[in-house]
Amino acid sequence: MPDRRYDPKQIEPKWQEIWAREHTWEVSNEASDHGVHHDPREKSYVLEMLPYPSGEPHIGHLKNYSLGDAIAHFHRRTGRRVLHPMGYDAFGLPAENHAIRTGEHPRRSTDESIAAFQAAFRSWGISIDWSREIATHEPTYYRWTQWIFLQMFERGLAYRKEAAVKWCPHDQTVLANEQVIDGRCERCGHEVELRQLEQWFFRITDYADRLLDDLDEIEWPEYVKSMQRNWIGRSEGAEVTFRCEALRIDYPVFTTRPDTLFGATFFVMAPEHPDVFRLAAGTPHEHDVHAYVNHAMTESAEDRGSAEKPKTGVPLGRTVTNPVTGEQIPMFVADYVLMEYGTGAIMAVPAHDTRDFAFAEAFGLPIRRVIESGEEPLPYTGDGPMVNSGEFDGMHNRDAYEAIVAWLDREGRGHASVSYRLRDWLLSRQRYWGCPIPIIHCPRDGLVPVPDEDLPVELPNIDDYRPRGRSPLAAAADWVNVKCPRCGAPARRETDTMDTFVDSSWYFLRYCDPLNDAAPFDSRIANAWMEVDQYIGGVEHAILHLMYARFFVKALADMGLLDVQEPFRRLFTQGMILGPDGHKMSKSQGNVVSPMPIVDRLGADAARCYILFIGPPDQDAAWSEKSLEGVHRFLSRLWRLGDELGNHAAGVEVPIDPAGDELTLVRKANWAIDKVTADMTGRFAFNTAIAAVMELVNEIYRHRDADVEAQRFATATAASLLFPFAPHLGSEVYEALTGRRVWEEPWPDADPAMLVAETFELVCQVN
RNA sequence: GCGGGCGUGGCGGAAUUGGUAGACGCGCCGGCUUUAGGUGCCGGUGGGCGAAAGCCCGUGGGGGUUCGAGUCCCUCCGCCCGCACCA
Repeated sequence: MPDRRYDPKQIEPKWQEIWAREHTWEVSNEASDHGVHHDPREKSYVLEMLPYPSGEPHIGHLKNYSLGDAIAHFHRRTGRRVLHPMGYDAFGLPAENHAIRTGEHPRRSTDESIAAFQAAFRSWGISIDWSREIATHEPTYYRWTQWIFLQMFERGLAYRKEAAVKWCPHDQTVLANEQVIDGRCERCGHEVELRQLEQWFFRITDYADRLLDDLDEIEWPEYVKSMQRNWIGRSEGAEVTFRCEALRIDYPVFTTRPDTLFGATFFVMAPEHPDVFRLAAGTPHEHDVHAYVNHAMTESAEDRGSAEKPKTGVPLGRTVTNPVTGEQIPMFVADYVLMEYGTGAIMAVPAHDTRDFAFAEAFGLPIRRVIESGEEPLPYTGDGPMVNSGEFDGMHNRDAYEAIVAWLDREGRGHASVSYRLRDWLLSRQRYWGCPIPIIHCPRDGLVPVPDEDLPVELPNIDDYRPRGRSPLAAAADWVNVKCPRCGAPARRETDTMDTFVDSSWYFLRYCDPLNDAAPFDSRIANAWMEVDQYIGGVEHAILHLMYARFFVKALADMGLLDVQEPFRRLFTQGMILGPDGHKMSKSQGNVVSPMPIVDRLGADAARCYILFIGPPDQDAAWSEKSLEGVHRFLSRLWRLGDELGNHAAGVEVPIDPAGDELTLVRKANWAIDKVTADMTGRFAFNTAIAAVMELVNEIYRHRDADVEAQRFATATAASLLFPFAPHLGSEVYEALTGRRVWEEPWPDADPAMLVAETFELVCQVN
């Protein structure tokens, strides 16, 4: 007997060709043209985070796009017009480092990798609208990245300043605060250094409150929101001015506890504070201060950063005046005070702050209680009645808080204030493979934007990609030297490039209108598609990308280019696929599972179904070859049913008045419809949805004696329900049974009468 | 320390959100196809006693609410993730 068996190698290319030939997954912008909606269907924008094209796609990509594709298909089948595009985050360090090693132009290796991704997506059968494909390294794309940058520049949202910045000595470039993890470069793991450099920033801090408040409006996992809240780090308090009479300088400090002001018995500055040397000059402590500060500067962030570390510091030999008590209190420099938060100086209240308490103990400084705490020992950080606080004695400290701020305000010694942990986004990089910053430095006119008609500023070709502490672009003399667009005098181009997170902060808008050559996007079109209804990606972007994209959308909305305030309505964070040993896949561990051989051996449908079946998609899961084979076995069984039942008639109907085995099958099909639909709606319990289809298929096998029509109905239902997870096989089996294309069919509806009967029976059994 | 989450068979995990715990898959056991070994098919499989029907015990430990608790409340234990000298 000839081998009639499930052969994905034959089925999958067949359907992929049909989808490519017929442009099945393309969707037009018709609905938004002229503001007239021709298409009555609700829109849905389903988006997975765009891949960074480096080498070949890995198993995480397969998971990401299998998830997104299932959602996209489900939305289409339930009557929505779905935008499901694809692009590539093509600039970045790995391609450049590869170029340094091999001399191969990063464009070449990037394009090769993009080709590998395209081939993979096609062989996986992902339903992408290829007419909207973009890559951030194409001049047609980055022209508009530059344009948006200039809009930001004009509004003061992009600016240049000298600041102490994080420098990665290995990658030879500055890093954004968000890219420094535990004092190390997020990319290469090297310890970062501080450098005083002039750099480009985005004024994301202007949006701190909106970025914080609007988190309440979006449907994101709570822990991602909490990470963003943490990162923004808003705290309310007061700014209080302490005056150093000797130098006649006012030092403002930020405190969240103005109520404890009477207990401020000393004053501490961060080692990086610009005034420490000036203050210490001429005092007996001058030498000690120099030694201490120099040591603190060379210490790594890790060594400095622990709360358990004993407190160190040295006196500055000066005093400041406590504004409420009039006392002279001593000044210190100590590394437990951070320059990057508040004003880089603090009032120390040892009785009511654990850190100040530890410092006071170590240095024998006075500790004055200003809040009564009964039995509680010092330091006491809770609430209670005020003591030792002059006119505020006896008040509850919460009331004293308000009263003292009001008093400071009246006396001009302070005011209510809000402080953030969030810093402005450092966007310039001293590297080659990125979007050029479209600015010209003119000796006379200063920073001059490149005129719109000269955009894009194209990345020139160079021979030597090696970083030397400045951008490799600086060596391209004929590119760098230009005439000032304003005065015509000799001037120089900006040679830094943009952080690649700039490129990916607006790509989801470009998909809406990817061919536009007059604007980054038509606002009407973008407004019609935005927000992204469902965004899917890894947790590793919880802060960086997801915060930056939110900032961009708000800034573009303020420019009048967008009506929405948030890019991503709903966010789904997928878990990682771990190696078969349960550990994170890594080349050094030798536990990497590549998707290509699996697709080659068992087919894309089996790989996709397995990866969704393995467990809840937001959790990590270990790869299991055996489990994968179980899924393949299930697909084979479904295929066989289609093959055996297929060559009958064209229509698949619910048998009229089923009884016995037929009734069981029809009920099971209804049950599966209900179950899968529920699992697909909101919960994304794809694992249980697929399990329900498996159960239906098992049921059909248990009732092979049943009426053929009932079997065909149940099998067609299984194929239809499985389609979002295994699109090729779903199409194949459905066509075999009905002669129709499953994606053109509506999502099956459960027969309510059947479900009621089912429930009734259940209730009878229980009682 | 603060914030978020979790604890169910040998394993991954289900449980219609307070209603037959363990769906589905893996593994394991038995059988079938003349099957010479891993991309086949059927059945069994939480634990204990029993030939069987059946009975008892079972969702980290303890207590509670309820006709009914894996699910809700209290408490203890254990694990994971994020942030961490942020004034």
